[in-house]
Amino acid sequence: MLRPDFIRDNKETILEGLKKRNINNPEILDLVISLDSKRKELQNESDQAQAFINSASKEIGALFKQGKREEAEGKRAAVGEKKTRIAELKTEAEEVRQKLEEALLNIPNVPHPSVPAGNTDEDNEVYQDWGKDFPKLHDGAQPHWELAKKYDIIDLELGVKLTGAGFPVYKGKGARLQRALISYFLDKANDAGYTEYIPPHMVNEASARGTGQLPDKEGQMYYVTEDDLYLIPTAEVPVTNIYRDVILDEKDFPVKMTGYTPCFRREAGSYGAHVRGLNRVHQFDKVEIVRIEHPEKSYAALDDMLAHVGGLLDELGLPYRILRLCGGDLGFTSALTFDFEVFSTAQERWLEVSSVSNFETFQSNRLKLRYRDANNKKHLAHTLNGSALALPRIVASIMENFQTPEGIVVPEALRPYCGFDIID
RNA sequence: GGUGAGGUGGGUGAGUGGCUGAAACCACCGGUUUGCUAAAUCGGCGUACUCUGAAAGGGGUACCGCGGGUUCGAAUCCCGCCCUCACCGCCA
Repeated sequence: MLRPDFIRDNKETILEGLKKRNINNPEILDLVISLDSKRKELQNESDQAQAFINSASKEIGALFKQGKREEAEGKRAAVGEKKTRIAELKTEAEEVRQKLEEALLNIPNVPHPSVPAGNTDEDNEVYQDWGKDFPKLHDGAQPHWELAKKYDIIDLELGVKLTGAGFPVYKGKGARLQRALISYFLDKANDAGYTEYIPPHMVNEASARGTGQLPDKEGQMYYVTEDDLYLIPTAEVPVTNIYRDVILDEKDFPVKMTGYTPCFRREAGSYGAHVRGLNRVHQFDKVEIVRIEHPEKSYAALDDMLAHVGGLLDELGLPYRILRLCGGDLGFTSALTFDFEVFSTAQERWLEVSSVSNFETFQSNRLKLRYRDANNKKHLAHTLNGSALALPRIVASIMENFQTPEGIVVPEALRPYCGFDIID
């Protein structure tokens, strides 16, 4: 969420930025500015009326003690009038506040200058290409959902029996590979200086609002009505909210956190060939990295995160490319996002395995996550996060790219974690 | 699930209608003093919104779990909700 003051001071820049997202309704910015002015006006009048009541009340107390009843009664009447007026102002202010909130919720983050204009994923910029040959597969190579059956390591039908579509069951070496990847990713994050957390897998409404899942995206999350809790769609939600309502010192930067959690997504309305097998599921495992940074350092941090994620894929030996998302494809809350896609040779398509973003102050404004500078002034911090990495598509591409007639060869880096080097 | 106790500033904890944005202590920051450290001593030390000012700063309002009510006036009285802790029951 952008701040009204920021909108007031940077209207033209914001409009330019929003054009890249194909949003061209300048009137919403003016609406915010005028509602915010109205809000201030109402608050001023209300505060002044309250100030009158406060001082009058003290006088009334004194007058009663002195036995000046009549004078006191007169003041009491005056206080009564002000109270009526305050009630009116409060009602009006609440209406204005709601309208303002609604308008602000409809304004996405301002894209970073480097974000290319564009409408769809077709317009994303290839930031770093694979540039080498893709693996050559043997005759009879299969997509991962076939391999899953062949080697009996992932059972999608069993998931349907237990829960429903999109809840895979990992079995035997499939389960062990899953566990190995989680440990491997966490170890790498720890080595890179990220503090590991195991957060709750459900969050309350305040947390869901803090990172921007609510309002608006409630359809994406599983909701436990009985207890008013949401199953997390990503570790980003609980981990970032650790710093909700926190004021940091400059010396606390950088804050680097990592966490593994299962992620739950309803993915309502997405079915079809592209979501086969592990390509899109309702529950999956992911290791997330989250950073809280000084505004001047956040883009260097983003680069560092790209290098970290790229390093994981290099070590696994998976062919990948990095995309800089265009304005139309950029998430609502993000200023700049890079997607990592791994090439799945048997499917002959790129699969998104990581999304690394700088939210600048868009989340921290919601979270009330600030820091104090050397002059003791408070400013919003920058938040960033990235998948490092999301498992299912990594598993799919390992299966597909490293299949041989003898079995699926486990990448070198994972072998110490798996305890086996081939799935056959 | 049952019963009981309680939610006050970074922490402990006073405070039962006006003099309390809130004592005291601890922690923290700054000064003084002291071979160093420690101690002592003095001062400072919340957040949000807002007005004013070039700035430093100054003014107003709100906030003692959350929401509502009573009252000229509420941390203090009333109602609802949430949460925490303890014990019992159940249980990984």
